[in-house]
Amino acid sequence: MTGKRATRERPRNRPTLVDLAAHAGVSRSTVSLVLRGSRLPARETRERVLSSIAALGYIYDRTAARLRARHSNTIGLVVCEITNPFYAELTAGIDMMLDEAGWVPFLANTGESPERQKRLVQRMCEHGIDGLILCPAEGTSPEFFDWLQQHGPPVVQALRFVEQARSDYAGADNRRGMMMAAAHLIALGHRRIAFIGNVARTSVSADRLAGYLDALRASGIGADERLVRKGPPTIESGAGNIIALMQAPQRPTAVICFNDIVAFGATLGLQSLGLHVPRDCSVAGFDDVREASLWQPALTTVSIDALRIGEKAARLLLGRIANPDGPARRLILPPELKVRASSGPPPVAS
Amino acid sequence: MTGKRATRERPRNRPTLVDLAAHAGVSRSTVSLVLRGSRLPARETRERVLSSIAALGYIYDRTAARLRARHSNTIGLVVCEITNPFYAELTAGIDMMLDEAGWVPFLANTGESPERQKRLVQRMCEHGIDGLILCPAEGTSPEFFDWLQQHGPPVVQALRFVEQARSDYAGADNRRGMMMAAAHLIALGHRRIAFIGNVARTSVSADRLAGYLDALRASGIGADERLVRKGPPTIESGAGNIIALMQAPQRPTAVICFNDIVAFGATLGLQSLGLHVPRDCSVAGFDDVREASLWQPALTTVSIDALRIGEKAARLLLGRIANPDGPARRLILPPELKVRASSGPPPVAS
DNA sequence: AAGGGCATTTGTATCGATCTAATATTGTCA
DNA sequence: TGACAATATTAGATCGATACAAATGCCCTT
Repeated sequence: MTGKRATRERPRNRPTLVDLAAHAGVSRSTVSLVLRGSRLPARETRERVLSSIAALGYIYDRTAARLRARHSNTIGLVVCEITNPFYAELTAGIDMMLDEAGWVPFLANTGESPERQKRLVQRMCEHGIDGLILCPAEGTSPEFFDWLQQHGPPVVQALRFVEQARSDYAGADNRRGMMMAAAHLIALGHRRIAFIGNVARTSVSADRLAGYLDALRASGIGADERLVRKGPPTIESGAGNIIALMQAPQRPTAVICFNDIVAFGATLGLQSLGLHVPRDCSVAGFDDVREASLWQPALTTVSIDALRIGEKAARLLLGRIANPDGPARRLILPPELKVRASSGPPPVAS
Repeated sequence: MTGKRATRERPRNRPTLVDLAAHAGVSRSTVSLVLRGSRLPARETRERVLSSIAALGYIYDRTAARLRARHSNTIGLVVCEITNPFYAELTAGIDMMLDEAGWVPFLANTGESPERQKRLVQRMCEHGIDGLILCPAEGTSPEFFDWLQQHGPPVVQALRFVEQARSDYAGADNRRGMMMAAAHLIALGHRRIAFIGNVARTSVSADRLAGYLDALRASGIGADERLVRKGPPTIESGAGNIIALMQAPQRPTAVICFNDIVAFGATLGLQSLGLHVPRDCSVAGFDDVREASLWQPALTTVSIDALRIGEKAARLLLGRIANPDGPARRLILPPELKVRASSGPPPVAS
């Protein structure tokens, strides 16, 4: 009695193209065309299918579509540290842009581990991403990009880049930003300007140091390597390094820090020595994190619009996916100097 | 001359199960078993297939697998505001846990828009997610959860929850945390303790206010509604509200703020009135953001371990996917009070 | 009446994996 | 030797969509 295999029964309740076609009285092919927004089907047919979609509560299965169509409207987003507000902003910008275009990102956080990065990217490739936005982890080798070029989808690097890798890139002009900060201090009259940099071997670290040196060179002051120090991008590094600098004979009248966090540390370090900012020593940071303007004294810093960089990176990637060939593009957004209370003229005694 | 269709040519270079099977001299089925880590195939066969995988540079196609297997090892992660470091931490925790388990999250940011949230979740469903972690946007209706229950995968709410929604939940004990902060101030001798809350109608806002009221009630002080104010969670709100409070007749000797940002504002507001923290008025916040301990004075606050909550939420979801039935679970992690310099005994004149 | 052009619609093969049930192989024991 | 169980392997259908080429109408010429 159960043998009458009339309309084959499906246990799953989610309707498919076939159900839709039956309900609307057309073929699967026609339904598919409507789903994809083709203008081929007649207006009346389209409307009939559309109403069937609503009636059945149909949900499009993009995974099935992907298998045949060979693209997924999916990209990978691999960042080095999502808890850094800077990369969170980038992520928000990317997400916003992708949403508009109807795409969805897979997310992964590498925590600066190239091994983890490799594994995560590989996994995303298994999921059939059409493109990849990458903030390369510290120590990412150019060979990784060779592998990607061979086995992976198009890539856009964002905010950071690996020097020898041929790929699109969207980021900030760190070099120019740091140059602007240094030029500002020089214009105020400073001549002994220290730099507390980052130990990490990333493009960002190198560019920021280069910008500082550029400005000194351009103004004819020249660099004094005793005024250049490095450390991790932490409060402690900022405090420790400024204390060491102030206790050395070549005492600076101003200090530029790798980023705002280090600058916060430098401020605290100066205060712990009983020194006043900016009367005894000016301080400048980089990034313009939310707290920079609230700091006491409000921090002079360089602002990067990570949200916009995210949007640009996403746009760059979608363009590249649509048109995989063509030369690599580099999109470098200008930074903005925010002059606040932490910078002023050098002490007169100097 | 081109007609000799011997071995059908495939333009794509990515090898498939068929290539693997041919290379290893076994059937597709066997290869599939090996790929899925089944213990059915003989040791020797498994090793042969494994070496073919390496030899051909095979990349598993999970989208194809998903079509037949009806699960994707993919979940959706929908947060209300990724640029809030709090949710960024949560995201990092989730990502960490999922990575260990071999899963990948889709990410989307709703920016507190229920409409956007609906669209994004729907899109993720189209991509075949097996589960969803949601920090519901402000104003999410319980009906949305009904829709999900009907058409979507299992859901876990994180950090926030919609009251009437039946779903798993992982979050912090906001009520208890705020109670601890208030109890701390009461123990210091304060009797007129103000509260600057959040206007948003979220579970978090309600719970934090409730905790404050609990503590007052428990100590027999009772609430004075003139000391309770609300505003958006911004610096400006903190500053504006504390200034209004201090200029009213019922001047408080301490203030508890919805979160650290508001507390920063309150501190600045007090300072702008020429008042000293904590001598003239103690200040407490909530969240223990990174800057709280650096603030001048260092902020007394309640610490929430969002990273761990993220891990718990992910674990909860994976458990639920493996076993969809069973009662809804609520996982509520205890907060920790961080006593710092911004709280002290009330002014003696009081 | 036949043919050409255009707008619509559809049948069938296919994407790359998993699932099911059946078959091949081997070892053990009566 | 043959039956039986345990182990190892496989063929063929299938998941839900898209691609492609072919078919169908219909109107307008000639």
